[in-house]
Amino acid sequence: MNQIDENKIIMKITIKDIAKALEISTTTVSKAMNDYSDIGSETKKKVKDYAEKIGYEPNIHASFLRTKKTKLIGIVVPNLNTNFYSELVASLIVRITKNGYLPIVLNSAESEQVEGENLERLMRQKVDGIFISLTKNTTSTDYLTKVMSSSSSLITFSNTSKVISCNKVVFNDRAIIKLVTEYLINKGNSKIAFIRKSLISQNSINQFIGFREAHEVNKISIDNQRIVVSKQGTLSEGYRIAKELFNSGIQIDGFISYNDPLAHGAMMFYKENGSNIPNDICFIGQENSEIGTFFSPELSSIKQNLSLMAEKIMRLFLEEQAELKQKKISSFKREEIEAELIERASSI
Amino acid sequence: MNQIDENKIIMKITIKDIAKALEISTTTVSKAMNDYSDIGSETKKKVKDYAEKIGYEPNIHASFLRTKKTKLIGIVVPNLNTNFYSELVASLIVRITKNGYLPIVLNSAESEQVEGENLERLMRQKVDGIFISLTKNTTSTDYLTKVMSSSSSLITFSNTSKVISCNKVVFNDRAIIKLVTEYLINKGNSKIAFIRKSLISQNSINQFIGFREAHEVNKISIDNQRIVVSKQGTLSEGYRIAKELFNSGIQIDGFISYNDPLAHGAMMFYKENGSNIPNDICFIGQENSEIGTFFSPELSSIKQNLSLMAEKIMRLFLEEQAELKQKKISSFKREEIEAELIERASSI
DNA sequence: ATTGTATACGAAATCGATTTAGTTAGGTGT
DNA sequence: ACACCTAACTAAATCGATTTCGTATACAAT
Repeated sequence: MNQIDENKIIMKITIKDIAKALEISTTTVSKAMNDYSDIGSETKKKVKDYAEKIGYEPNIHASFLRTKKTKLIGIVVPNLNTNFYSELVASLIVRITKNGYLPIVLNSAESEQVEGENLERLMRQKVDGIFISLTKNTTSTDYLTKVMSSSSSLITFSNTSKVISCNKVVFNDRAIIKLVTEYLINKGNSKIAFIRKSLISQNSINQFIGFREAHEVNKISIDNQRIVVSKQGTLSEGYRIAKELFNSGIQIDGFISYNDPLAHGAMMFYKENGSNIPNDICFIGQENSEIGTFFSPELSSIKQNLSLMAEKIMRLFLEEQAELKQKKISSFKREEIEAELIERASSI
Repeated sequence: MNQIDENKIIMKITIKDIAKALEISTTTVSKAMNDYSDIGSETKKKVKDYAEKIGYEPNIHASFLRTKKTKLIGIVVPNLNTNFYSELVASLIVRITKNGYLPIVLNSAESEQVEGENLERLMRQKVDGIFISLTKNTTSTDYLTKVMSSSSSLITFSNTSKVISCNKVVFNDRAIIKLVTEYLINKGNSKIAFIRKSLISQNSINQFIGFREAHEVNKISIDNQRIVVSKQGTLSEGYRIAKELFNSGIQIDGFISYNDPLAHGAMMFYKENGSNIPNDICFIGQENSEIGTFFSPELSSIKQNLSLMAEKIMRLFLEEQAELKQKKISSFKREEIEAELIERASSI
């Protein structure tokens, strides 16, 4: 075995190898693999069979030079270390890989600056698409507009921006919170505490609008002392918030928070203080996590269909890619996914 | 402005543009950017300054063709949707991006088959490195050996394989469980239940060896009825397991599980049944999650330093890359990270 | 016989970098 | 004046695909 043969073994298989073996040109091989119409069907079969046989796999980086497609998708989330986002990301990963793409996952850790750096990294890598949910602090849209003028197609999801015009996939935050609030009001509970994530994130703003609308429709005024912003969103913070409300003499008969641990923490406090749940106070969380179902009373929770959201995001992206190929210019789309209330003992 | 100028704006900047503007060859530009020794220092400065000025960024995919480096790292975890792995992955992402790499994150969803597909995807993408923690069901090492003969350098972490010889970063599973078990034994508790993740994952095997050693050293026999394998690892499963032990008349005075929810669920059951904790039964979880600290009694837990593990993995990878550049052949390394027991009311 | 028209294929240019193998100009030593 | 370095630079090949522009053959239509 000579030197050339030895190298052959280590070297990856390229279209050249196929061309040589089949005594045709590399052009024909490439066209056959990509189903060009000017290649005969027997030739196509011969090429594909042989490629399969010797385990040929096209080199993505080489094709990029001409096609400008990387088959890479960037995912940017505000905080990967939450059940909500880790589950959503896992769901996205499945769809992305199923469709022959690969996901570059980045975490902004709730920092607008890191978020910007992440977007720059993804543009530099020339990913085909960027799926992003904004941090709760993001105000500037500079990076997003930069992405839109880049070659990566942008889809914002879950927490997006009102200002910018782009593809969006969101939950019906306004409607579901309005519904849930009215549900409590109709039960006769009008002193409802509302724990929100931030004052500037679109997601949180929409939820609050729903909360306000429910009050307006029913001609009930909102006491701002019952509106609390919680950054952490932990069990202990829920407990602390409840304690502070109680110690400040602010009475409540309903409690809606942006996740389950907060509601649970608060519920713990009121239970310890002898409140009867749900008779004295109704509790409703969000994200429908396992913790909610275990302790007594079980926690009602708003359940977002993460899998459906992932599905919609991916479909939107694939549609856009298809349209791009046909050089159609399409307008931005906005998909809204319905969340639902899972009623449990804490609010019945 | 003519057609060519208009295109210029859209077209990305390449070394050609720099070469033309500075009236030097593309060779010189490339070498200057990569600090070759045969380029004068003034030329280097001129090139770099101009590149900076016009916002030139090298095209990674083009360089790949010659350098075979993608600046991409694949991360494969058995289950992204757990606090343990989502936090570890987040920690890895920070290190990876800080060092100029980008992470492709894949989730095996505890399926050996998906794990194999994930590894194939990453090899096809020609990532520079693959960081993988195996699923609890993985028995075959075929894919891993395939990776080792590929161009991606492999680092296994957290749950690795005993059979294969490769880079490993693991926790001191055997030692910490031995320590914790002896700690219970020394308190006079000898009927300890042990809830393990699987019978075949190395991680779980090591923990069980520690458990066994602690018993052997203290000349206590293990009752296999108290050894339970739990797939789910949820609160409700912990509760169910405790109930089954109790209903089967199997007495316990200690409980060690591979995560916190299991211990918590079990603790719930025994509390409901009037057991005094920790006097009658001591509970120790793992992963030191927030849930452990909130409910009463607070749960003792083994805390693994995820950030340190991420740091070691990344360092190992960078060292290997450096050695690869110098064509040194280095042996495989094994790093062990010490976990510690966080003592709380459930075991004092 | 000539023109026209699919059909099936290939040579060569190209994408944007890196790398090899020179080349040129200037300095050194004898 | 000669061979001999050295430093600084470059033309051209290369990586592995895609794409443009042709060409050859066969067959039908005029």
